[in-house]
Amino acid sequence: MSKATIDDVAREAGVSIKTVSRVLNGEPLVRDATRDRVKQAIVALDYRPNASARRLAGKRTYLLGLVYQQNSSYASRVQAGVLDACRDRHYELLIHPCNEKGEALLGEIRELAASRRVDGLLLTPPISDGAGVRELLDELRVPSVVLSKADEGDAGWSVDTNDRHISRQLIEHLEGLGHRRIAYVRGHPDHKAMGNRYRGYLDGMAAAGLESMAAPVGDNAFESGRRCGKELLGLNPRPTAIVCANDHMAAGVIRAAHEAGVSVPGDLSVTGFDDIPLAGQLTPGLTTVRQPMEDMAHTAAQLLIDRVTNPGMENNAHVLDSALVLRDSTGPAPD
Amino acid sequence: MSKATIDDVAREAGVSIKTVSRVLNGEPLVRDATRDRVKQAIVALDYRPNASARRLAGKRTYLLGLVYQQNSSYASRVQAGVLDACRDRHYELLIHPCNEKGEALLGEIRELAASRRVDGLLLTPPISDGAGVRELLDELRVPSVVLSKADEGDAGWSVDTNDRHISRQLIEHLEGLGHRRIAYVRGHPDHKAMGNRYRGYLDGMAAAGLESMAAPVGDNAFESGRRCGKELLGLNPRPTAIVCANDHMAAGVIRAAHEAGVSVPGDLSVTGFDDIPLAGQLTPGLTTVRQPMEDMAHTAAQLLIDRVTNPGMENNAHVLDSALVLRDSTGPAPD
DNA sequence: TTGTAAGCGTTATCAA
DNA sequence: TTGATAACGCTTACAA
Repeated sequence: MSKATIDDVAREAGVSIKTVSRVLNGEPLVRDATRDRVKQAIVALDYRPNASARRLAGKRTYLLGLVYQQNSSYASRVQAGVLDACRDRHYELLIHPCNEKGEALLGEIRELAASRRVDGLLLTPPISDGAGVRELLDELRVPSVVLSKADEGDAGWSVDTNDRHISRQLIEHLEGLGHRRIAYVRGHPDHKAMGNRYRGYLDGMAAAGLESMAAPVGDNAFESGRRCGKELLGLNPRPTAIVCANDHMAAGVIRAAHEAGVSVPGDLSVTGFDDIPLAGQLTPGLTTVRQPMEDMAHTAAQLLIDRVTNPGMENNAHVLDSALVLRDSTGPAPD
Repeated sequence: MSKATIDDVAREAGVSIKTVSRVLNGEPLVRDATRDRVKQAIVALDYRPNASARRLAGKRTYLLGLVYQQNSSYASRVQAGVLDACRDRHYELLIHPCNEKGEALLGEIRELAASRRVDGLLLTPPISDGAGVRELLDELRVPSVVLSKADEGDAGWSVDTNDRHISRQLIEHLEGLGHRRIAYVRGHPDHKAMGNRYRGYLDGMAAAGLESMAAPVGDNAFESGRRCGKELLGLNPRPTAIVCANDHMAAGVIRAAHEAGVSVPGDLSVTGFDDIPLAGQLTPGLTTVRQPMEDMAHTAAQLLIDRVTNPGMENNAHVLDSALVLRDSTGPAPD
């Protein structure tokens, strides 16, 4: 049982294996009646094509590689989105969490492209922002799609969100709550998304006619948020709101506030970015921005499969919308 | 370039492809000098065996399937551990996050075993605790290893931690801090680990000569922790410590305490279990138990590959030790 | 200790 | 619109 091959199906349907193959791959030149007969045989025998044989014989591997930073808080959402797209198109996914940076990162990608024979590579930030990564992918001639903005002047294959715009909306939200002294905690300068978020802050402050405050730079991790928070809370006059480039740092700022005896959101409003699982479980719940990660990943994987399937395809850059998630870490400005 | 086959290597080394194959697979019957020559040729040509061809020709797929609950907080640690083991043994990993329960879950596993031809399956809790799952794996004859205790009376293939014992240590820690009224928030009754943790609590209370208190049952999620916390804080006399079966629920209890104006750890000590990333970033940092997830997953994958490679192998159940992680959510009992 | 030849289950080529 | 038949790059008998 459960070991039917294409030959069995061909025999059962009374056709050649090539015809079965045509049906399997949705090729057009098959008469409807024949196609039906083959499909029936497939069901009757519970036939499953052997992926290894298909890979060996075909030009493709039906394999996608997903490269992302290990311990990235959105890894599982990205995986879910990609897997969804893969299932629809009969692709499989090889995940490749990665710790390296710089040359070592490039080496890993090179190795990945060489040893595992994937049809295409999907990269997420901050990997996709790494110096030389895009160039390497071109050099290796591996079709790829990145989650993150394409480089300027490069209409590249990418899926992104409107970070800058939504970041500006965050400022408008705070301004509407009466905040005037709104500080910012910047993210790691190598991550492109972080730059966009900061620009959105500046946009929002300018649009509201407010003066932007000190904007210390963190490294995206909790501790750096704590440090920046401490620094900002030492200011005089103190900010009434601190906007952070991601949730981890926002958690750090909340910790710093707690340590300084500053109550959130009574004395201080805090916002994050990403809506990681932590955000809803902090006390107070964190006002943040939710990116449609599954959708982005799904879109990216579809795009990649399209690109692989259809080599002549045009460049394609998608932008999906993020959404504000209002929780309890933001409130009216203290008087 | 980069498309050398076994034939190229054989020619370069002046041997037959069979000899190359022997070297590749570490088979013993090759003279050292020959082996060296082959290895040199492999390096010289940057030869990479074609995994698809190997799968097709061999009896194995060199593929492992990892089935886990989608959005599980330890998914990435498990993946990392498994991938490590896979790399060492030239296996690859197909991940299979899963949302189903009951019959639907069994159907997914059945489908997975049928369609993707994996050599073996790795299951993590709570999937591995699902009713009928172990039986199905036996029926399907898919070699598998579970992360979670083997069933009683079944010396099965599993890797587990000493949850019960470490849970007891948690009680000893609290007792040492002067706590006498220590309540417990139980986890989802279908998850075996949850039962063990609760038993450890009972052990610890008995050993300390304390009377166990109300132990409301949650569903492992934040909200249920909040609900149970609220309930326990309404008790009179109120517990001075609440031990939770996992971190999510502990976060919920902290939220409940905050809402009730009860300070942590001043008025109330709270502990979790799992040391998810959230635990360190809560305010206050959560005292919890860290399981060696990467190690467990690594061990499980090694075990599975051994089992697959060596069908005659004996059952094997491993137990690895968890560790207490003391943070700021526990402190001296209030007087 | 090494080599020869026959698969493994598909897709691709080319003819019918 | 269909079908022989040859790849694809390895492993596995079976010989030598």
